[in-house]
Amino acid sequence: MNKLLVITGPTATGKTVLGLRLAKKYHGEILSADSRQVYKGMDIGTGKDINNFQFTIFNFKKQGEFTYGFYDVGGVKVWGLDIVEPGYPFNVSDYVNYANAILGFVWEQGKLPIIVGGTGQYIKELLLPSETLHLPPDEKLREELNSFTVAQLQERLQRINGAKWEQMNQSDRQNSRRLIRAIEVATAGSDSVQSPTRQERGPEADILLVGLTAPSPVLYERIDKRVEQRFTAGMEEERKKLSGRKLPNTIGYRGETATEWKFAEHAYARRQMTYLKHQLPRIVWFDVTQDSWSAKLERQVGKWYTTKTV
RNA sequence: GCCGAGGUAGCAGAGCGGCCAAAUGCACGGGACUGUAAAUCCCGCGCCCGAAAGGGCUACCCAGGUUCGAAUCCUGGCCUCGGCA
Repeated sequence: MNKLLVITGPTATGKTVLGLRLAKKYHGEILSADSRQVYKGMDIGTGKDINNFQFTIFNFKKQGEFTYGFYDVGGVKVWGLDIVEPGYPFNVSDYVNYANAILGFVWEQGKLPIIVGGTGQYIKELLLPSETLHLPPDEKLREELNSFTVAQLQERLQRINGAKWEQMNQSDRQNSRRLIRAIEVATAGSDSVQSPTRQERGPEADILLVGLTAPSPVLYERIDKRVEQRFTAGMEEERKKLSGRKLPNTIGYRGETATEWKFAEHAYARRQMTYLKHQLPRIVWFDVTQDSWSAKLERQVGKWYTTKTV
């Protein structure tokens, strides 16, 4: 049975370094799971620090506006980066399609795919796809709904799908983004024969999920240091280069000061932990401030890697 | 030394006699998440008891005072900032 290793955790815990090391050790290829590093040109601010490595476009499969290619990082192939232009509304569904293509390709070569990234939703949906994952947005409907107040959205949803409304929790009921999607799903479901959902199963594989974490104070310190480095690495220039272009709403690209950026990133790390802990409970966690965490981790990975599964 | 402004929760900053344990923002803690996820949204945030409703205690620089009642008014002190010397 094919194997798939997943390395996740909040930002600034050293996922990339670990991924590269394990890729070398196990003859693997890395597949990034990062919702912002998929954008071309957003490099310094997203921590895509591979400017000196070569990017090779690999057109083994043509699909719309995606660029399939990899960076060669010291002999290790890294996929999942620079897929689209910043104006493209890349989303989970796109990621799952892209990732499945890469996984198949890597396995075909008899190599080990290693997913590395902190976008919990991308990993979760790849592994455990939900029914409406591939139900596309209805731009016209969204445009109309965008001018609605939360109360109006609530009313509309209650009218067209009361059951869905009942299921929603207090927080989602105040979340216009969620309300709009719920209305969108309900609308599609009612006027098409069957919802155009393409049910998908997660990859057939022996999967090991490891998570890297650290106590908040340590994490915050690391984040702060990274933000400082990004400014000295030329973040201002990158911002200037991208100014005027349509960018995805991203920390660090909204003109924040260093302090604002740090705080936003702290909160982001917290959200990541909450998501990963609860949505992907199978993760085996390693605190990178503990002694010999990496030896323990490698032992675990080694054991998993050599265990035959049918 | 004189004149003016001011000292409020971790920070910034409202309040200017009762409705104030004190708006709001930030920070911080917890949570949600079925195609925007580095996004979006919810809850908490003086201390103690309680599941909650609620109750108790200590509070708005310090010390006095006025008042049924003071973060809010008065007096003195200490400190900070701006202007003049």
